[in-house]
Amino acid sequence: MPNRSERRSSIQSIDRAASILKALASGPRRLGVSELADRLRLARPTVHGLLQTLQAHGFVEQDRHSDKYQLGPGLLQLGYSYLDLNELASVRVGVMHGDSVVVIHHVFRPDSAFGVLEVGLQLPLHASALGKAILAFSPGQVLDDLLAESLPQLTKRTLGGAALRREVAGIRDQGVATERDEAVLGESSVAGPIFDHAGHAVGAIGVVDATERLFGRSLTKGVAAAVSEAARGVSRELGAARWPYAAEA
Amino acid sequence: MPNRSERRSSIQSIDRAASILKALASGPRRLGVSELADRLRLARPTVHGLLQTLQAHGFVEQDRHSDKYQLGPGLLQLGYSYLDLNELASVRVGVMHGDSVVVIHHVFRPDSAFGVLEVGLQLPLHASALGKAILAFSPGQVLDDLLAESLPQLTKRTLGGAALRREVAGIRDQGVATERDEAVLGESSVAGPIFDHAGHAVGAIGVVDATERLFGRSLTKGVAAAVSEAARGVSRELGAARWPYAAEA
DNA sequence: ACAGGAATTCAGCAATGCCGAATCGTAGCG
DNA sequence: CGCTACGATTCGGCATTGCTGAATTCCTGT
Repeated sequence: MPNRSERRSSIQSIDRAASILKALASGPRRLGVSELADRLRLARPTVHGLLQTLQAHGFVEQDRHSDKYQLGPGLLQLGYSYLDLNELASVRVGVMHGDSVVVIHHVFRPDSAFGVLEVGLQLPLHASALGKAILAFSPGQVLDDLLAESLPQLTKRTLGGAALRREVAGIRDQGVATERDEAVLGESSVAGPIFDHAGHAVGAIGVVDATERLFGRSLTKGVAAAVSEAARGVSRELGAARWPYAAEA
Repeated sequence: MPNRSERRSSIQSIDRAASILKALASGPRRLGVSELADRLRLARPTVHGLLQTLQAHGFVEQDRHSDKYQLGPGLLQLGYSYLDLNELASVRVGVMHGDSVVVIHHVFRPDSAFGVLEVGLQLPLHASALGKAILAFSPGQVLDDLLAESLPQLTKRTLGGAALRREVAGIRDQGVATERDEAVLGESSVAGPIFDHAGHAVGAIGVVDATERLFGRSLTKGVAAAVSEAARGVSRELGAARWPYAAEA
């Protein structure tokens, strides 16, 4: 990426506004002007002016009772726009059930090839991104038990036992699982594990789409980032302290 | 809210950055520097500088192939932080099933009083925010059929037929439904309808919490805004052109 | 009623953001 | 392959804007 001139590399007020938003997104979620000024080492009128402008756009709001500032609903709208932007054909949430993943939540769009409600659908653990994401962060015995039986080969790209072990190990490192044409030719998926407060992988969240749209030449960064963020967010809702959790032995 | 001095009421660069984000959140989701400059009536180097700073924070990203800019994953994180901020005890998604609403999706947190998985739970249409949100945007016959039978009075605050009609009419105006101590004393809920591409209310999304936390002296703005945004977002995923849709006769 | 602390306002200053001009990079066409 | 056109990016100078110290306002606790 080309570099800006030495003198200035970014716009200071945008940097400061972003710092305010990020400060409000972590740690104590409501902060006063002076607290923010201390944390960011800025003058209080500076922080106040930035907050007023952010508030005008709905990015922060001020709690009437305590005068403290917090993140505002305008961010949610932008966040959702970001998801919509990626035109994800189908978002699925699944939980492990025997040798399968059961879809418990499904958001779909009518113009997509995947326009049928899929809650209840069972997907193979070894041939779906949801399944691999769960396997990667489950006790090792779960994978051992699965591999004790022969894995159905659904397409020419379906992974065998040894290949599945290697891939699951890789997923532990990067957090996001992919599946490309392994269950149905022309259909692929990406998913991230969902952890509970004890750090157990209780499910996974991911997307499914036509292979050429999801991968093209390579997996688009936006999709992987979106899946990671979604998995992180749901895990946080469930009390997970971090994402991803390292798997138990 | 106190007014800034006449001279300046907000910080121009923050305003401009917000305009860029909002432009990218609506209409064509990927825009080039020149397109944004035209839309916002700014100089191209101005837009370029703002985009570079937004990109450094993950709020926008540049598509490698087309050089166009789009919203970035950092916004999703802030959006999720916003949801987390409100410490929503329990987010539920439900669909109508006879005289009930069936919870088909449930996000909960372990430290909450509502820490039990509720998928499959059936709630009364007349005494839940999910139910009222769906009723408000369903064909009138649905409400008529419901009122043809006597409504179980679950608490002293459970609405009767006439009161329910009035309240449902009010929900059509404002979009968001509330239920306060009407099914279980001490427990209340807020919800918004989910529309599909044809404008049908196919479900609702909302939160449930202790009455004193949800309402306090009055319903906190943040919760109503969050519910609206969530309902709007899910509806968009399902192809709804706007939110809320006016109900059919 | 008073003190203390935090938020907000004000006004002056200079640092920063802005933009016209120029350059670079790439795609399309002959 | 060379040329043209168009959009993105860089550069440098200028003045507008963002910033901040001081002051004021507001609110809470004693």
